[in-house]
Amino acid sequence: MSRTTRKRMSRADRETQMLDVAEEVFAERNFAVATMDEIAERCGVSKPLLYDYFGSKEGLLTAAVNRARTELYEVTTAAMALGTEPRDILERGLVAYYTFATAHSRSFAVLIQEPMAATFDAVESVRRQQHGLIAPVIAAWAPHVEDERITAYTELIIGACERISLWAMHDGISPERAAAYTLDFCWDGLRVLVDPSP
Amino acid sequence: MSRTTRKRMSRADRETQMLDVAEEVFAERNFAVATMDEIAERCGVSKPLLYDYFGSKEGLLTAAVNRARTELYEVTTAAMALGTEPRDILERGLVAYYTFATAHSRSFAVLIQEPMAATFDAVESVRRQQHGLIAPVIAAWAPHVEDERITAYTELIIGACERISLWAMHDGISPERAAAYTLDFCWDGLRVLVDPSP
DNA sequence: CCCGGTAAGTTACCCCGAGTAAGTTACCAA
DNA sequence: TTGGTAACTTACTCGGGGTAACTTACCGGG
Repeated sequence: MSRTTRKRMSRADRETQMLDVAEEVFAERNFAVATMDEIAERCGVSKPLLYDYFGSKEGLLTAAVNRARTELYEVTTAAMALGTEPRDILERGLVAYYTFATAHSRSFAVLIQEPMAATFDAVESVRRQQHGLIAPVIAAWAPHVEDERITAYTELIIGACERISLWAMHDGISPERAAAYTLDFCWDGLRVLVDPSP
Repeated sequence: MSRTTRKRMSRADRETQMLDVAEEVFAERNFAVATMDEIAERCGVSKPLLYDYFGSKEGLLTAAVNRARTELYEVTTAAMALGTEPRDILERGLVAYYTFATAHSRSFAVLIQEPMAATFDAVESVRRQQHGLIAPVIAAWAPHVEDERITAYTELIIGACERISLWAMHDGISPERAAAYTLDFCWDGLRVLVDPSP
């Protein structure tokens, strides 16, 4: 309780702590409603210190988004690296993605649910990263296909994943199930459901 | 210039004018940065009148989103009603959707780019509407498939469409092209690109 | 024709939360 | 032990969302 026990922290530690708290607060309230005063208070710190570290409220959000983005990217990259053939690579990526989404729902909410202009650049760069991850896989295995189609398909997959992850989290669908549906859809499409002919 | 020429307006006319202006302002700035004072000024009206009509800034956004949602829904429903078999119905829906997106980019931006908690309910209800539009089509043509899979596929398509529409608008892809890519992907999936076997 | 009721609109204000200027305290190195 | 600096606080300003209380145009009935 005593203020005397609160030790000063190194810049790096303080930053991590602040990002943790910010992630939490932005996820449970939302960006517009969250206040810097509350975040500061939960850190046990005064508001100007937040500004010293992140410059602005937007800056703080952006930093939080960027951190979450990096984690997500590393996790999916690592998972995909273990795969060998395209369907398998895709599946591993999807499972990793949805697993991250359910496990780190706070960070993920910050990533997906706040595409307001504030974070828009950061969120778009998440997508560019994902694009850079998916497009080469498709391109490598389908060399005769034009770039624009590859881009379109990649964007489709990204949008689909974002949407499914929200659905899965909301309805309590497991990452594996979500990944299975996504994979089936992306691989075979609707025809196999609707049209039994070859 | 003279204030004397400015006539009073009927409630309904004022409301449409305000929604038009709001849509414009929210699209060109973004929700967080847009001010009620500016919207009021552009309407040639004082701020409290806005509050009389919409209650709050969020209320105004929500009203704008709801109006845009209704338009989008009507346009896609009408288009799909003209189709006969599933692939055709899907295609008509997609073309209508992307056409609306490019033609009414302002309204559409309000619909898609502002999924902050403020509008979250409104945006989710757009999706529920779309869900109610797509799921039955799939279900009708694939009666043996379980509900959960239908739901998953529907959500996938919704997410994919949102993403592709942003890409198409950004890169100047025509609605028809965007629809064609989406349709190909949703219908046949990736296998046909990657795996030439039956 | 004018008058009273109400729909349409305004002025002048409050208050909260983002952002800041200037100062203070703990810690370490010489 | 002291000087330098990194970590931190107090005490503000200011803009924009929101509101209370008031004013003005318009219209239907006596």
